[in-house]
Amino acid sequence: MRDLANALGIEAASIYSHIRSKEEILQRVCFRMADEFFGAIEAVKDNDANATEQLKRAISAHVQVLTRNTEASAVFLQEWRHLSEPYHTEFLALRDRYENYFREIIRQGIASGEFQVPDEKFAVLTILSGLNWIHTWYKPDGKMKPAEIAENLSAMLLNGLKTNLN
Amino acid sequence: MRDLANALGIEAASIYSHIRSKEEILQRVCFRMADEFFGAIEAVKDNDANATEQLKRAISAHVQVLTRNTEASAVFLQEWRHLSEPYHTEFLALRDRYENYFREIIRQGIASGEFQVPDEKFAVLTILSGLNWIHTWYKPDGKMKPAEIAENLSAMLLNGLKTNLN
DNA sequence: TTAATTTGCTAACGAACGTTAGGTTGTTTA
DNA sequence: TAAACAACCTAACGTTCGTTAGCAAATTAA
Repeated sequence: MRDLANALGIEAASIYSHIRSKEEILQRVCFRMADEFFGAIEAVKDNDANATEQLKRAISAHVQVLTRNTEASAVFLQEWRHLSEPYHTEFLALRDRYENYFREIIRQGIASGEFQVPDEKFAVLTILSGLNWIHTWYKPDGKMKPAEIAENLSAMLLNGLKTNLN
Repeated sequence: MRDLANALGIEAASIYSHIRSKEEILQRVCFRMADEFFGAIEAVKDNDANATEQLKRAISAHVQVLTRNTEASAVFLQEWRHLSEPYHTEFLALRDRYENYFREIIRQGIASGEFQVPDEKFAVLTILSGLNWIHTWYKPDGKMKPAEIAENLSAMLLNGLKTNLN
């Protein structure tokens, strides 16, 4: 709280005019970021598109949220485990729901023959790992723009590293 | 320190017969895990193998270390940023060195025509994201064994999700 | 213009934290 | 068998932490 107050240019005690507790800050960051992610992925949801296109859109939506909110993303991804109950359990439920968006896309891809994955849950976790690792290295003034990141990640996850001989 | 002491069944003050400081525990975990990773990847290094085979081996080696040391891995991956100087800088240098192993494999794959990636650094970061996310969900008594995890991750990263029409 | 509200201040506070010091007990070594 | 050493204990300690209380100043609303 003293570090935060220093960054804000006020005293730590003054922060309590605006919030109830330190825990409330964490709750707000985590649940607001969750809302951002859900909002973004709902916005690109198109059941008429094929699974490949849907995955690309979902990846792009996720990348946009991460790269628009780099600091909140870091807090969201690294500090959620410090949430106290019942928020901790609520948060995990939201995470499961969000993972299900991706899971459903994978299922559709398998059903339509577009995708071939040995384990769909594993595939989702790996997709999300690639997405949620971005915050560890992404810099707004870095070489790669968010759209390029989404494109590269989609290409890598869909096509793999191996040169396609077609 | 009190939580750790509780888990050990001794008093917190007693821990100081065995270590110098809390920071030393973090240093030991981080640098020993780094040694484990380096040792494992050196052991599978085979410059005569093609890039695909080398990547598979590197992935497998990494997964073995992670899954053999689930708690230390969690500390290593989540708490290294709390290292104080000069250990923090040392640690980043080790991380860079480790990433270079993978980067070299990717370069070889591009040079030999086996791989087609738009950005090699991005490719390495994505590979490592898939690897280092494992600790968030892996359970020793879980459905998927370490060898299967390595296999699935290799397949997914090399071949991608898309069904190969060959 | 005055009252109400908001925002920030100082000065704590109780709790938690990492760690030290001195002593006791148990183990090992000579 | 006694001395040396290791490991653990209790009892702190100074520091850091999140937060409260009371007050002043600034801002907003009536």
